[in-house]
Amino acid sequence: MTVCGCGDEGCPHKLCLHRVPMFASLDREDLLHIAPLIRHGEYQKGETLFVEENESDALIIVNRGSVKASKTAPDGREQILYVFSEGDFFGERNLFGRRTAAYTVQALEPVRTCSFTKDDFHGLLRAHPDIAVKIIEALEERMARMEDTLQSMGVRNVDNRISALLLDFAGKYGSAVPEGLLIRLPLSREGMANYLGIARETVSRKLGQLESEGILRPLGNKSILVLDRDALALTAGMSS
Amino acid sequence: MTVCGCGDEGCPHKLCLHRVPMFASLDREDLLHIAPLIRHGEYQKGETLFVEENESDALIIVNRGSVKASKTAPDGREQILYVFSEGDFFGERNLFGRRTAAYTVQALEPVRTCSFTKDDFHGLLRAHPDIAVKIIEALEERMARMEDTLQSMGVRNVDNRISALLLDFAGKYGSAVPEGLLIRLPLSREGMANYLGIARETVSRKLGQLESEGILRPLGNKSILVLDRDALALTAGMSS
DNA sequence: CGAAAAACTTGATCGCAATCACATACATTT
DNA sequence: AAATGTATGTGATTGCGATCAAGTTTTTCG
Repeated sequence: MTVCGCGDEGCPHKLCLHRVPMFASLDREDLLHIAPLIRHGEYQKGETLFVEENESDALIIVNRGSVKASKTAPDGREQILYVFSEGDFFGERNLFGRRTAAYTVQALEPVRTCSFTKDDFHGLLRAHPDIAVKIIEALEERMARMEDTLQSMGVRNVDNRISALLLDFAGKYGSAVPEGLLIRLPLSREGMANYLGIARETVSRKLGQLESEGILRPLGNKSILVLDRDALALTAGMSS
Repeated sequence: MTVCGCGDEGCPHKLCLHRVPMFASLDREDLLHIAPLIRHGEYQKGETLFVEENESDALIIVNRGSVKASKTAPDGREQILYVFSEGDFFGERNLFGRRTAAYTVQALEPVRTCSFTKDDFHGLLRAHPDIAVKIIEALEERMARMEDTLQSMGVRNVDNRISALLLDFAGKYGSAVPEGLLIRLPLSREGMANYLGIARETVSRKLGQLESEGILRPLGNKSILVLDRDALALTAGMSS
């Protein structure tokens, strides 16, 4: 039997504790102690997990599905900061210092979550200081990605950035098929635009361009087949 | 006598341990244990503390002065990611997982640093788990700033971003004078441009524009006098 | 399966900021 | 204080990507 919060055999949440690097240093017995603290959540596509500026005091771990974290400017423009999927966590900021959420989190597809309250999690940290180090490692990883993104936005042109985004998605949401690499896009064209800080129309145009170059082929709006990964990597590089 | 690594009365490094939130939870005795582990560094303006891609295994705390952390693209363009000043630390990523630096760090003025080796710091973490929580708090703070920056680059125009940068500098490097608010700029025009991801000429032009609107007055190249902070905040807002 | 809604594509035009080119001001050194 | 090198300011031009405006496809839902 796998350690899980619900105590149920065949429980859909069984991966919750095992998938997360945060708890990697804990043994089976520790996990059994933690399991009862876990709250479970389930959200439909489009549902909001929490809203920018609102108070929140939960650490949330994505157990299944993916979510986007975004900020909305007064003029209504959305900037997507992160796409979190299985194993990622968020809301941790509200457990350390701040009390209001820095961004809005919405489900991009049906999502299942595990969460801890602030008090429970701080108790956990006291009992298992190693977890803090794991969190630092995860935050450093996330920060390194942010730094890459920031550099992209600062010095690279739009072609570079779209290709880089596709390669990024390829790593997380791609699978090898005979014709090439099939990416199940977590974001719509508009989502990609709001992630890259460019216009929706520009995403369309640039994808069309990559298609006409034979580098990829859109499969409906939710998937893209990459035919020439090397060419894509070249475009993502630093040509311009 | 203040606790310090050099054992010397009137030591210039005396603030090293006291200024840093990371060690805030430690008492005098703990600090006495830590002090001997500290290495001191001193750098002239323009000197490099460490270079992107190079190996490094030191946690470095800025004790005096300020430094910039930047990435350089293959085409030579520089993107400045952070300006660190007194009390800030960096290089921590090399202590957790990664082994190569993610960015180059250079002194913007004469700088004094305190640092720990990887091994010493991990020993410190084991002895004082609270330090890990302080680090998490500092990283979350930094991450929140990064997220704001990313949003700025994504959704705001250049006028917004320059004004926001000046307000940011005002908080860290500004002092009240009779005429208004005097900012000692840590970065040159080119530095500001590379921080905002825009052209050097554009920074000049926009500052000229703000001057002609009576909002600020450049004092040489290293200082700016803000005459109308409210107007500046308005420009930084979300007008366009 | 079919209709409505949502998401996307494509074209035309516009505008902001990049780039190029050069003049000027500043700072550092001796 | 003069001289040299570096940083900054300003004008002219270009071009990329935003915006506006329809049309088209995909998806969703009854």
